Amino acid sequence: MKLTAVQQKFILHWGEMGTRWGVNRTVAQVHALLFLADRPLNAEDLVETLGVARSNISTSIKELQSWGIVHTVPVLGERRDHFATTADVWEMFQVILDERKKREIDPTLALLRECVDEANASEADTDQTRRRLTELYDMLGTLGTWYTQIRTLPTGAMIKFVKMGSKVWKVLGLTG
Amino acid sequence: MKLTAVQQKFILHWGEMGTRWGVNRTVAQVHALLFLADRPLNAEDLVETLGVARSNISTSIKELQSWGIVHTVPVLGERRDHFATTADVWEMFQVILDERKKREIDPTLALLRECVDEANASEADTDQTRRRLTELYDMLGTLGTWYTQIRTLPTGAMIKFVKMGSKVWKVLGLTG
DNA sequence: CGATAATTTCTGTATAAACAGAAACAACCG
DNA sequence: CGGTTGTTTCTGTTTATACAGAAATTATCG
Repeated sequence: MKLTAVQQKFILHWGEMGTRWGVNRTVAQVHALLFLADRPLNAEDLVETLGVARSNISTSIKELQSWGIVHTVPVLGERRDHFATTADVWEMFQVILDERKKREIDPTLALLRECVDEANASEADTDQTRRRLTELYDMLGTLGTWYTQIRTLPTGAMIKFVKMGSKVWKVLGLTG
Repeated sequence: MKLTAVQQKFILHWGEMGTRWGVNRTVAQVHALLFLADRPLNAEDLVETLGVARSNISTSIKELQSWGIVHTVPVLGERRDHFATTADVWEMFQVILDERKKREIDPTLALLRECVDEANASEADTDQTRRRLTELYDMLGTLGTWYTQIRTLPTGAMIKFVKMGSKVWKVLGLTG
């Protein structure tokens, strides 16, 4: 698969941004390529197009599958695995957010629960410590609950909601 | 400053999570300590409590300031700088989100704009490429606009909104 | 304008992550 | 059962990041 100038530009950028999003360059590049491709690609395609080692592709695919944004697609008359990304960008965004919450927020929430309890039971800790830990716990908990509720909305409703933007406040009477 | 068991637990955890959030351990630990401390701390306090090199503290403070969540506090009769975190956790969350948007989303949005334009002008690119890039651009753009609008709400209104949770859908008539 | 205190920048080292290539493993076919 | 094709795991190397300690810079005070 030969890349156009635009495709190459996007893949390179996506690869660099990946490092800021907590995945390595190759993982993000594989994702970008699968996202643009007009057919499912096999590992060999990825190796040739991106110029990285076969083993590296294997690891990257596994990582992307653990995120839930790449899946295998059976191709008629082909033995080897072919891969594709989630087609719908909104769904992809949701899935990534779910996973980030699970990895980046939930463990902290659980730990804060413990810390708050222990701080309340402890002689040594100051009111300041208790207060701050509790505030943090409450905030993350509130956000978590909110997110879970949004998440149950069908994608269509969510998009509609987001597109409403600031009109929402007016309807809700939160501000002028 | 001597740490209680709870404080130590929180600081260590925050440090580890930091790496998942895109900052290094020391940066996150400094932030955690300042967050719990009941008074502004100077660099020497941080060195002693966390057991890291002075230079490392200097770099970490600079990083936290670039995020906008740590600021210096003048202390009467003291020459050296003292530092504190943003007190309000909701404000802190907003500031971090702003910064992440700026670093992790905005550059991609700009690049996608270019890619979409170039793909439309190009002979080589397929419809699939054009479509996918456009969808991605539209989604990120919509989200960005939405976020900007939320951001203008006073913190109080935002909290109220988040706490409403799924009641919002009912009011808006998006779902049953 | 020195002298001292405080902070930042620089430089080398240690640590961790990414990656290529080889080896091992698994699946499928005649 | 071999032979072939495809995938994953392992091992060493490279590369990037984090960090300590030293040196340089900046600020503050007598």
